[in-house]
Amino acid sequence: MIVTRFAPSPTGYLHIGGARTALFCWLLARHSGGKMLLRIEDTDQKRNTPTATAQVINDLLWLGIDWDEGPDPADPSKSIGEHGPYLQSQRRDIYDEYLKKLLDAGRAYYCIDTPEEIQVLRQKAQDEKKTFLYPRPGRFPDAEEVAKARAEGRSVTVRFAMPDEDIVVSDVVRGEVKFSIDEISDFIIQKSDGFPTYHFACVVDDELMKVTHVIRGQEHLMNTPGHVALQRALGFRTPTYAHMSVTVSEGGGKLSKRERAKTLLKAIKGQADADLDAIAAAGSLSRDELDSFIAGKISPDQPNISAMAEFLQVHLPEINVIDFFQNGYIPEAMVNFVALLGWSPGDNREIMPVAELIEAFDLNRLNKTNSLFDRQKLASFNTEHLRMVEPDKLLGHFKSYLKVNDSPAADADDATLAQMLKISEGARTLAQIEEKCAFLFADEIEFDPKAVQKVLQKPNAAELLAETRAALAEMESWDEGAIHEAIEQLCAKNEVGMGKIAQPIRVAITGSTISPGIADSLALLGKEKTLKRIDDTLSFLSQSDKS
RNA sequence: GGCCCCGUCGUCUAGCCAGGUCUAGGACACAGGGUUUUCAUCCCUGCAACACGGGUUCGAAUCCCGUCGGGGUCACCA
Repeated sequence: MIVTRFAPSPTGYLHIGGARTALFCWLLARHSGGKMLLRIEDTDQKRNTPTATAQVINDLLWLGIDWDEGPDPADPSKSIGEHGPYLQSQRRDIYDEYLKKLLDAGRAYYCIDTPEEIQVLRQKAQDEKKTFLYPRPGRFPDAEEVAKARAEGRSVTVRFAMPDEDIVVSDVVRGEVKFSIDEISDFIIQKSDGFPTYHFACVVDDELMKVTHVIRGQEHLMNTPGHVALQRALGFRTPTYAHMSVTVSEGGGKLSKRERAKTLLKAIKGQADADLDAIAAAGSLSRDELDSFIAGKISPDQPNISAMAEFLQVHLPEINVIDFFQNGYIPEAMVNFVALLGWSPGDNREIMPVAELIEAFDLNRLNKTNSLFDRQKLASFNTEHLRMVEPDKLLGHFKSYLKVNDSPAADADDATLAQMLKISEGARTLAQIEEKCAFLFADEIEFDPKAVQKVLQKPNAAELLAETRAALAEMESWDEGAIHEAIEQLCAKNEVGMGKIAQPIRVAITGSTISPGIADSLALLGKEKTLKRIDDTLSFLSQSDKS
């Protein structure tokens, strides 16, 4: 049975690259009827954010990615599955046990050099333009020396003694990759704080959790020979590896969260008259913190960055899956689009629902080339999926979108919301739908001067609008069909096109030239409000005539 | 810089492993046209690529070598 695992380090929101890795693991598991596992790699005490595990879980669930073993979504401190716990910070006894085996067998040894001493060696290697290899001592420090070093306050780590042989890594996407032993240093497997490093914890856990397929980013390829050597020393299996290509961003380089900070920084610097105190306040930063951000010394947390961007009204590139959620993308589109970054079904299919993705998925079809994340194509996918998703599900997406954005539309009833969705067919994002229908929830209409000039201040426009008002006022049933019919009759009677009647109404009820179909818009607005807004517009027009 | 990976339209990709069916297919974007009560949507048409140089072969996008270009990695981060 195939067992895959997604093993994020909980440092913040799940970003799009992590989502892609998780998705490929999940697709393989679901395609093959195997298992998907979620493991939290929280062995670095300095970097873990307390809430990050919950965030990662939320983001995965939003995408529709679930797991058979791992933290319980309802309560991440509990586990589902028989190989837990799935938080590495809770597995230290296990790592210690295997570490001892290695130490006893002479396959690992204590290292009592300070980081500073090692830095000197590293610098020397760099000056000589050689790969840095930690010089393994002829005799390993014994217990007494280790105790003495500790007493002196030196940091003590444990290193793995690499075997004296070249290693060939067999990879599903890269083929066989050879590594010379002269290039791989004895690496640290236990840090001075007693925690295992990633390399060690991951090898132990993959064995114990019976993981068969390791799918991860290409950035891990260079680590793999070390992992393989570790597996051999411990008598473990070597899982099947698949090192995926990397998703790069427009600027080149890995798609990373730093990009949002960079964009924000550019925006702040671009505004000569920026009110720095206000910006700092918006981002819940002190003025000093903001200054050091501008000086490039620190980088604020993602939510603070988002808050400042909103304050400045600058659009930040979406990097984290939550960014896409907040900007009105739906998970079906995200999953489909991301799956096609580095994978394809081989025929010309592109727009596919998840079930089809699962059915078609094949690890052997991952490609080797890095790909650029094209937001325009994503938008196009979103348009398609907005059309394809079942109405009930879409309504659910829409409601959570409105809620997270504190939209005035969030309080509307389901029937209204469903209708908004229906009449906004063709929109690219939920944000566009919200915007297009915002007039329904406005207390006061603000006229766009251009729209007024272009449609209302035309000969006969006011007269036609008044006549339309009268006709609408007489209507008994107020629904799309009836309204449409009434407007058509007006057109025929006055011998004008649809635009001559519809546009003035549109401007009257929305203040702009943009809205869903006019009859749909009026039906949803309601008769009373429609008439009121037309009246207001008419009096606005007669006033501006006089002045 | 050392090591590793990669190189097909602007972008995502199919084709490469099993050389001819490739005057290189699809999608997004772009340009032009059409439908439409606005914005979108939708429909049609067009533009556009085998990084370069050597081999091997009757024949190369496909196999080999080199050059150039891009990316990754060189942590007590994962």
